[in-house]
Amino acid sequence: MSGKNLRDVPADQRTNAEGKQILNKVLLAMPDNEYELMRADLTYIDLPSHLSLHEPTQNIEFVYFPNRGMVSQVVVTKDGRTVEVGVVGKEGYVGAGLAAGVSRSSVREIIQIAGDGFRMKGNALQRILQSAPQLHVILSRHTGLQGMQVAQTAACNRLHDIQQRLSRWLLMTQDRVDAGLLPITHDFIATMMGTDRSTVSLAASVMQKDGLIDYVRGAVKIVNRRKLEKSACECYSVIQQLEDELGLR
Amino acid sequence: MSGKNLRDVPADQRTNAEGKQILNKVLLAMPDNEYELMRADLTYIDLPSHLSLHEPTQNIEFVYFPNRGMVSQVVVTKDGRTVEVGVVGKEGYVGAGLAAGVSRSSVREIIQIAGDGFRMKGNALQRILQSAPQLHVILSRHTGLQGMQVAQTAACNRLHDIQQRLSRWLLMTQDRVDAGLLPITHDFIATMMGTDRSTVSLAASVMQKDGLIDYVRGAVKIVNRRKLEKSACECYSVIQQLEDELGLR
DNA sequence: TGAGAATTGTCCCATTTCGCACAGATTGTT
DNA sequence: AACAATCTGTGCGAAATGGGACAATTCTCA
Repeated sequence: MSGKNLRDVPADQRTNAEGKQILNKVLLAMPDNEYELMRADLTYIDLPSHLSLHEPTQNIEFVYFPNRGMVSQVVVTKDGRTVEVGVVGKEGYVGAGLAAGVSRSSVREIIQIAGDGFRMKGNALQRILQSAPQLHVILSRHTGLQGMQVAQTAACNRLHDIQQRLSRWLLMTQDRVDAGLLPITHDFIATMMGTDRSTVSLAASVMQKDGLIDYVRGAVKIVNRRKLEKSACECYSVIQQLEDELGLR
Repeated sequence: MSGKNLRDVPADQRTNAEGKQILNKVLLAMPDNEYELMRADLTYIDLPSHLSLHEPTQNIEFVYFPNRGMVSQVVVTKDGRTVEVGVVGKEGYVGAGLAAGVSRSSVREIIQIAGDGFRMKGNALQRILQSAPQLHVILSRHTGLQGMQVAQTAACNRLHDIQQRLSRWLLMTQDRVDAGLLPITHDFIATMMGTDRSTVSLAASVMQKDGLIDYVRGAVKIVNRRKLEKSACECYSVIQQLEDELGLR
C-alpha cells in the first residue's frame, strides 16, 4: 500500500497506540512510515462541546486531529464580542501555525460540535516534523488552504447578510458532522456569526417558515438542503472547492 | 556576516543581478548563501498603481517581493463587489501559497500604492526551495502570520464600523509607505473597505472635521496620528504585533 | 416535584449603512 | 479655452442591524 493518498487507505485500517480508530483525514493521508513516527504520541481525547482548545496569544501547546465533531476558530475582541473566522473538522487539524513555525496563535479554538479525536504535544510534532517530510508537506498545504478559507470568510463577514451567512454556516457544519440534527442554540450561533441572539432568531424563523430548516430548543435540522444552498452565498462553494483540493491529493 | 537576522544586514548591501538595491525585508533576511541561489532569478519591476499581480483561481505564476509601495489582497464576489482581506508591503511577499505548496490562490492581488520590487517565476522559487531550507522557514512563517492577519481582518470586517476600519486602514497604509501624502481616492478606499464611496466620503469628512486627517482630491494626509490611533480599532495593534514578530527574528 | 437556569418568540426603536442621485469642483486633454 | 473625465459633497428613503427588554416555554438539578 502506498499510503500517500487518502483513497488508498480504507478508514478502518489505522489506529493509534491505544487502539482507537483514526477517522481524521490528515492522519489517514500520511504514508505508513511517517505515521508510525506519530503513533506513540497521539492521545485519544474526548472533545466536549464548548471546550476551548486554545486561547488567544497563548503558545500552541497541543495540536488536535478531530475524528468527529467540529472546531471553530474565533476572534475575540477586547469588549468580549466574538466572531468565527474558520472551522476545522476531520479533514483538518487544529494548531496550523506550528507547521509554519509560528508558535502562538491569535485566535480562540473552541469545540462547536462535540466529538472526539487525537492530540499531540506541539513540541513532539515539531520533533517529528524534522524527519517526516511528507507530513510537513501535508500540514503546510492545510495551513495555506486554511488561510484562504479565512480570507473568504473575511469577505463574507463584510458583504453578505445574516441569512446568507447563516445558511452557509449550517451547510458547512452539516458537511462536517454526520448527525442529522445539529445540537446548537441560537445564542451560540450568534457568537459564531458575530451578532446578537435576536438577530439569529429572526433569521432562523424566516428560514423555518420558508421550509429551509426546522428547529427546536437547542437543535437545528436541515429539511431542504437544496433550498438552503440557494439561500447561502457563494462563499459556501468557494470554500468547498478549497476543501476538495485539500482532501483528494 | 551571519546574515540570518535583518539587523545584521545593512539595507544598502544587497542587490539583484541587475544591480538594483534590495529593500524588501524577506530578501534581506536571507542568509547569504541562500540569497545567492535566488539572485539570478530576481527581476526588478515597477509596480504601478492598480495593476493586478494575480487574479482569483489562477495559478500563481510569479511571486513578488515589494521594495516600496503596497499590495492589497482582495476577495471579489460574483456580483463584482470587493473587499480587502490583507496587505503586503516590503515586510512580506506576494504569492504566499507557493511556500505552502498551494499553487493557486482565490484572491486578487492588486497594487494599492505604487512602488517597485522584484519578481521571480513561481517554479523557479519552488526549485530553489529544495535547496534553501532557511528560505523555506522564512516564507512559511510569513504565510502563517499572514493567515493570522487575515483572521483579524475577518473579525474586523464584521465587528467594527467604517470609521474604525478606515482609521486602521490609513494607519496600516502609512506604516508601509514612507510618503506623507497617500495617493488614494475615496472610491478606491471604498473598494478596499467593501462599501460604497459615499459612505467613505462621509466618514472621511467627519474625520477631517475632527482633525485626524486632511485630504484633497485623490490624496489623504494623516495630520494627527495619535488621534487616528485612538479612532482605530484594536485590530491595528493586533496586526502590528504580528508584523513585529515576523520582522525581528 | 419545585425552583432556577436556559432557550426562544417578539417587540421596539435608535443607529448605521445601502443605494441611489445629482450638483459642484478639480484635473487633464484636446 | 473648452470639454470630458474624474472626484467629492450632500441628501434622502429603504433596509438591515444593534441593543435591550420581557414573557413563555423547556430543561436541569436539587
